[in-house]
Amino acid sequence: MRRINPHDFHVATRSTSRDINRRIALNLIREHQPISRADLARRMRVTRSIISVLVSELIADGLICEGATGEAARGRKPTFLHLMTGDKLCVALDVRLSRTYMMLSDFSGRQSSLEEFSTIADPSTLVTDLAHRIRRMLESHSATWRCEGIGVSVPGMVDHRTGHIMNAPTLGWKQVDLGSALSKATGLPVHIENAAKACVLAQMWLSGGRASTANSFVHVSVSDGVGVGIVFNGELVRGHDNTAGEFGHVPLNLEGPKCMCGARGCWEAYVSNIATVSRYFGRDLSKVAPKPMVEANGPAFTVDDLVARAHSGDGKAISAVNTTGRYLGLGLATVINALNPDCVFIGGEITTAWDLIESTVRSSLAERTLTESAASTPIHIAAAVERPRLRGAAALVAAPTFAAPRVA
Amino acid sequence: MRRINPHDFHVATRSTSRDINRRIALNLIREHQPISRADLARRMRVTRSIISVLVSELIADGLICEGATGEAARGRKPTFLHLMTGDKLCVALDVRLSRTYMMLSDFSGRQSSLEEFSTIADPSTLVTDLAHRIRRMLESHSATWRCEGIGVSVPGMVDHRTGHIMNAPTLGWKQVDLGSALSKATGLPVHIENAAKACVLAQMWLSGGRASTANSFVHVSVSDGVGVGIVFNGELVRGHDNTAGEFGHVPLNLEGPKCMCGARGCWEAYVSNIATVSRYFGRDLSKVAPKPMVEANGPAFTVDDLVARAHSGDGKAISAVNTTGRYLGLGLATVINALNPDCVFIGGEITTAWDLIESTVRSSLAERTLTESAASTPIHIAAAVERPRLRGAAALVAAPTFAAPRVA
DNA sequence: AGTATTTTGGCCGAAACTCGAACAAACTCG
DNA sequence: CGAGTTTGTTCGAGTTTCGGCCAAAATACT
Repeated sequence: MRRINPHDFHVATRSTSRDINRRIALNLIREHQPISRADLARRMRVTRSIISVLVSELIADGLICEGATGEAARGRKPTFLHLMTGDKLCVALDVRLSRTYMMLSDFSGRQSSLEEFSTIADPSTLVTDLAHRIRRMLESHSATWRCEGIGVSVPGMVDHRTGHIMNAPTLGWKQVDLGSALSKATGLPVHIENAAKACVLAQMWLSGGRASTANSFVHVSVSDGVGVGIVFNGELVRGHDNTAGEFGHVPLNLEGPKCMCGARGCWEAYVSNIATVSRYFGRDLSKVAPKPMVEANGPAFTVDDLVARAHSGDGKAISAVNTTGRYLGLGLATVINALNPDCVFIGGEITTAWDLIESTVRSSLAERTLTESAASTPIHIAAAVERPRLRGAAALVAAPTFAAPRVA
Repeated sequence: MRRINPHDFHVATRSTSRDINRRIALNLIREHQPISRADLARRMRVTRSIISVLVSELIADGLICEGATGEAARGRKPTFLHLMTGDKLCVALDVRLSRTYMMLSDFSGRQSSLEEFSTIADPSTLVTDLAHRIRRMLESHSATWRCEGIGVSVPGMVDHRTGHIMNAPTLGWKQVDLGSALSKATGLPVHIENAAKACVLAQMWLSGGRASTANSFVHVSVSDGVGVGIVFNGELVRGHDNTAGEFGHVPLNLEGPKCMCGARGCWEAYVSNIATVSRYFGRDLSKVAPKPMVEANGPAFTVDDLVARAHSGDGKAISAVNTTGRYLGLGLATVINALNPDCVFIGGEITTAWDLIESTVRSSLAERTLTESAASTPIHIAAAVERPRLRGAAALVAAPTFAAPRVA
């Protein structure tokens, strides 16, 4: 029951019906491949004759291909259809505080190459460096002419349409026009998105994404900050100024510990990586803003180190991680009460300790949810090894190929 | 960029294009009436020939009608098209704790009759009584054959599809099947929805609704409880179990005052009518759950009484109302950070004191929002005299006539 | 071995829709 | 009164879905 926006609508033309049905067919092939034309016709509840035409168009577009002939108990054997997944490639970038990750991937999210290097803080130098690395990666895989675009995941607020980075506090960037700069340097279309929003796109658009049944769900990214990517009716919620999903600064306690944002008692101030590590070192969170910790003269002590200690039985580490779990659950209750999603994904370093904190998260979640079904909302872990941010960056490029045509 | 749900999609047929365009035309006529066929063709960027067909179909369906001929500087004068608004009627019901409101209205939300009576607590007795009153109202306006359905607004969680009321704590109802009971008793289709969600529908679907430009917005209902109706991309966000928008129990302070829900420090415990009145009488909100107040042996002292005192200069009343305004702004920050809506509507008794609290709300909102544009999100008051809940109930019946066809 | 049955994939005319051009009607201006 | 302009309608052309039909391919049965 959607309202037609009288100031931004999309009239149907003579080709609209076919555009819609071709796109539906493409998505069904992606979901159920290998699949025959006849099966496709049954699933779509249309005649095989239409499917014949749609399929030949999709083959001509290079989006699908015919494969082996399948088995059938009786009658003529079907010829299977497959997605031409390896044909279209993209470069995915995940720019983070210390290091940048770069992946060459096909449109299903399968990685064919991965690089990692330290992030250059100055935007214009970074762009030159990135353009050089991208060109080299494409050439070494002879993929220059198959690359459809570049997707970038950034920890901060991004204007998706212009490729403008409005504010990325962890990188120290404000009003950086990364999109057009990188596009000009590489000659490829560039899509930029906030990290939490990118993660949710990965679940939605890429094979292996576990949101195939869920159509409205969220992805909670717990890292240096806390961000939430929201999907409603299969569509990313970006917000009027691209700042939707900023649950990180929702208060748990108005007189709580100071947060980097200036306010007090933000969710982020309880569950961010820095907060968790600070808690382990016994800093009183209620008085000072948490800061990165350095042990002796060695390298920075990370949440990964903390979780390792917890797993090896360090009581203080277990306690610190569990307290984060408790506040994680309380904040999740806010997200779930607000949106009542089909399911929740959680990503970030703390999820490596999920075996230790799951019961704590669930019980504190139940403390503040209103219904039993809300309290038992399925929670899935997006493991770091799956590289959700990188895959999300790839999804930025791949999504337009599979998205529903804009109509009505 | 919407993902096609491979388990719930809508194939285009040969009539889909026309269904879409006819619905767009209907909405444009509603938005810009009176409007000529030629103007319509220009706005839709299609040829006049199609508009001719679409319009004749809409006239045949009784949805629009031809009116006067307009003026033109040169050339043939246009014949204006109007919505046939008065032809389709509905009965809207707003069931509240003490009193029930019943309105006979057309599909644009224009009321033709209004009744008010005390609510009967027992559901089955209520249904019999309502059916009797509805029949009498329809007969006295000779509207029996023009009534397309009944819309009901209820303070509680509702399963919109089945008409089942899952839980309405203020009414003391649990698992009440009001929908089918009322439908059986009246022979009319019945649509039931939560009050906050209904309010947002009124802004979206009815003339006089001020969300014509906004396509993603929220309506915050502050009354006995606090509920939020969320609209994204012109569509109501109901949630996986119809419990989306339950911001009322988002915490402002985990060690805050007790709330009726059992938890502590819920937003609702700070800004609900009961909390505001309790604050005026000096009850310590941090220790006990607020309860309705009775002055001496007289009738209950309401927020309306409190606001009246504030307006007449009572310092304690002004202070109590302002404190509610402060927490209202802090909670609004959570809503805005979460969803970054185009605009916000606020309804409820406290809005009669908006002149007193607006600056407080805005400054405390700015305390916890992350960007200037978020802090300056437009806030509109949905005055009680507009009866947003009743109009929302009417919108429940009217919406399917104007909604976009489900496609792709 | 030969025939019937079943299933797949494709072809063709009918029905439905948009689109462009052409046209009558209605009105203003000189 | 004729030229020019705008509105609303009509008609043929180009697309698209839909139902019926048919050939191809494979199995089951006699």
